[in-house]
Amino acid sequence: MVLLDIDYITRDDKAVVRLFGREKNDPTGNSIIVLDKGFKPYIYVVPHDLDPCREQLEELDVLNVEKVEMKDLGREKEFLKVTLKHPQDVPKLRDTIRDLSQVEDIREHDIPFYRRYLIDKGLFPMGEVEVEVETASPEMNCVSSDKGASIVELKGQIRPVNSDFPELKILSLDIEVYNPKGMPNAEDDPIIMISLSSNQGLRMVISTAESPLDFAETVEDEAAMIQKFVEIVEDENPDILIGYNSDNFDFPYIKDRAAILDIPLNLGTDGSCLKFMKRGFTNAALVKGRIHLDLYLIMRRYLQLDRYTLERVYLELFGQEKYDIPGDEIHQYWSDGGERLEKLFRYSLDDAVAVTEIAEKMIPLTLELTRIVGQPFFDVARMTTGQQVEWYLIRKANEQGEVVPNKPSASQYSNRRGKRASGGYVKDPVKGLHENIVYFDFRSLYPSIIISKNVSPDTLVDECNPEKCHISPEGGYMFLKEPPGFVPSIIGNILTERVRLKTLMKESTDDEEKKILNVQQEALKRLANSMYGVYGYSRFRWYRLECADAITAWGRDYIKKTMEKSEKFGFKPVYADTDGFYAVYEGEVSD
DNA sequence: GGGTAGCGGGG
DNA sequence: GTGTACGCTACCC
Repeated sequence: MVLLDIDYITRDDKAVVRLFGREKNDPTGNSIIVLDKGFKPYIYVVPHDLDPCREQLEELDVLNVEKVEMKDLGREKEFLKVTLKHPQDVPKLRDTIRDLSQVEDIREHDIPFYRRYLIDKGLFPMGEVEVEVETASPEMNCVSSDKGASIVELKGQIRPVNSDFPELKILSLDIEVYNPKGMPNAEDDPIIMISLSSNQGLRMVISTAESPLDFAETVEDEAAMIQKFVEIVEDENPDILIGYNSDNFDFPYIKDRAAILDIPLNLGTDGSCLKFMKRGFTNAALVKGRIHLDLYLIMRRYLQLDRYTLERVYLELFGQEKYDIPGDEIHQYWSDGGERLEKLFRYSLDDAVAVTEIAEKMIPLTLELTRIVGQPFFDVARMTTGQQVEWYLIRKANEQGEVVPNKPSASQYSNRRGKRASGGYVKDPVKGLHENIVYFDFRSLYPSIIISKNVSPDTLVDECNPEKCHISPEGGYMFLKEPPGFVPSIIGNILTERVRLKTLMKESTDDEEKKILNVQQEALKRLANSMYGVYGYSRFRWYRLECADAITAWGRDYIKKTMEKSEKFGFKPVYADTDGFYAVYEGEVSD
């Protein structure tokens, strides 16, 4: 099956992992939920003295304490792996454990249970998994509707299978709200239209208003509108539900109105209701078994624009103006009826269709990142690139037997926040209109420096024989030449894989295959380029200002030396920034 | 200059 | 849920 999402529930005080999937490569395939009772939460403990520490830990209410050999920034160390009864025991017990006299530190105590599962089992969301299962016992079946997923229990192996991109069924939605007083308020202002658009041809506007338009679906009242919406989601059974700013507008609004009208919103494949997760100060709307994607977040990440309205984004991607009704006029179009109402119907559907079109263009990259980072699509779509890098590194660390560094404490974080790595070299532009301009740039300057100078927290040393070290031109930071550091070796693998994909892309004669390979190599490039950031951003586990500083120091050195060299060949640099410079050719100059 | 409050998208 | 955004600008003192 295709693994769409994952979470866990508690049954008999025990955690049961739920894998949400769909029958492989068949968008009309059935939804499946696989239950796995066999996975236990654990953390690592750094002991002062192994045996006394073990004794202290065994007195606690835990399942098991076991000695393990793991690496900590490249150095072999002995840890105690403490297995707990329930994921929620981790936050409950971790302070107690950390405060034990024989405990030096605790590690990997903040890795969500389902993420730990994916990493340990080597599973990749949106990839295919093979499972040995049997029909689940009835008490595990929490589906309220006969349209929901079939539920099975894992009885044996679960393993990843290499496969192509899954074919996904997507359904976009957009609501219109009656809003005579400006921004609508869910307590007073009803939903007047719910528009839906799928990548399989569905186009529909559910409304209480009558309309001769063929995509209009007229219902009795607002309650029926929401009910019809739930029915269509069940019938269409999409893998991905998409909206624009739907985390913070459409879904919260639908939820509030459904609560007022007393309509159950069981949109999940397990029959569960729409839920919200607090993520900082904003929400993420969650539909179990489907992936809710808020395109607004994606567009902010991938486009560099002054504004991110749906209209602006559509124009940027497709070069076409979208017909727009200003928000504060919607209630008038609604009340006017006739031609104006028809325009509102068209506008509403247009928005949903635009969301589908944008999604089809934007989903491949996020899909690819999901399959590299190895965390749920829902999560990856809401992560910053820095977080994507971090979870990728956490998975890699695990593969290499490395214990992951802790997140910074509040005080470490505020300490780091004031500091900043020095930047790239910038030469102010020479004023004027320049002709015969040439541009020089370094391909992937920072990733190249990380690899060639082996810049990594585990290779950074205080003192070292200069022959065995790379020493940065400013700051004099020293990095061992051998062995390859954790981050450099990973970037190395990424770049090697990228070269392989680019070669395949050039050799390929199939346009569709070329496109997919291109998305894949772009995703790897993004990841490699953002890897430098982990060293300089205060919240990161592999934060090391010395590394960030050393990288930019080498960067400035390379670009300045290249500019000097270019002058010997008759070029006059007029502007430079970080990894490239512009120069005017002024003819042969001898030195 | 240093520090903080407020904002984005959505109707 | 093994959780609490983010990066920028406007404006204040």
